[in-house]
Amino acid sequence: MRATVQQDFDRRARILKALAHPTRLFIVDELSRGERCVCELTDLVGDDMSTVSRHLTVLRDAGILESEKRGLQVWYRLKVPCVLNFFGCLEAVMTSEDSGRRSRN
Amino acid sequence: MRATVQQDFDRRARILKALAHPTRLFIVDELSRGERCVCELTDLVGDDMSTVSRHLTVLRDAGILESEKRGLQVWYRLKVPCVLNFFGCLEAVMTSEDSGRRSRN
DNA sequence: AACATATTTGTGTAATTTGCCAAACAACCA
DNA sequence: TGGTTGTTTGGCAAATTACACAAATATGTT
Repeated sequence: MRATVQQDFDRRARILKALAHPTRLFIVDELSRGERCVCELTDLVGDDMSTVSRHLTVLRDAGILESEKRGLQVWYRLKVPCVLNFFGCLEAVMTSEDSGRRSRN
Repeated sequence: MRATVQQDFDRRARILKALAHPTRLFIVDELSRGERCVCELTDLVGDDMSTVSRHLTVLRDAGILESEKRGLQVWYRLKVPCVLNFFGCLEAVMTSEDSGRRSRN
């Protein structure tokens, strides 16, 4: 793994890691239907607001979301909607289930 | 987040987490060009073979790879190639760079 | 059987992530 | 100004993950 190539994989991994949490996937899914403020997402998720805020920060830092403050509230939205395309493939992985573990021979 | 829905997001997150590591992304990329045995991947990655083997186990347990033992070697291959489609979107996230951090107002 | 090669597994340590509470901030209202 | 609401941040304990080394396993060779 050459140095420059390594960096590429590092950056890609960082983005995937941001997505790789159930609550954050839920948030992304929810935002696919439009902007939401932190308080709305907090209600839907059911965790402490500070926790939800941190999840949102992770997603925004990864470049997946963007935010805008309007009055008291901060509104989050999807910045790169193509991440929604991942869901179909995740479904496929889950469906293809079992097997895979050292077959044949 | 209702219980059944939670489980869905848990499973999806588990798959993404398996991908969310630079070495494992490298492995997936390498396998996109065909089957490889652990020893080949170990050479390419440059980590201890035990480490590479563990990465492969993570990917296989997630349902992304499958393996087959032939003689002394174990060969791994992509089981669900659609994960390769993720790369394009990851590129898009990286390109759309900066901004996103609390704009306007 | 003894030995070599390829892979996996046990185990310990270090590093990272998660999630809560409390405290700090920011914007609005009275 | 002081109070209220919405959000972020500091700090900490628990849980998880990463990785190296050594030991165990499996297969093939002599």
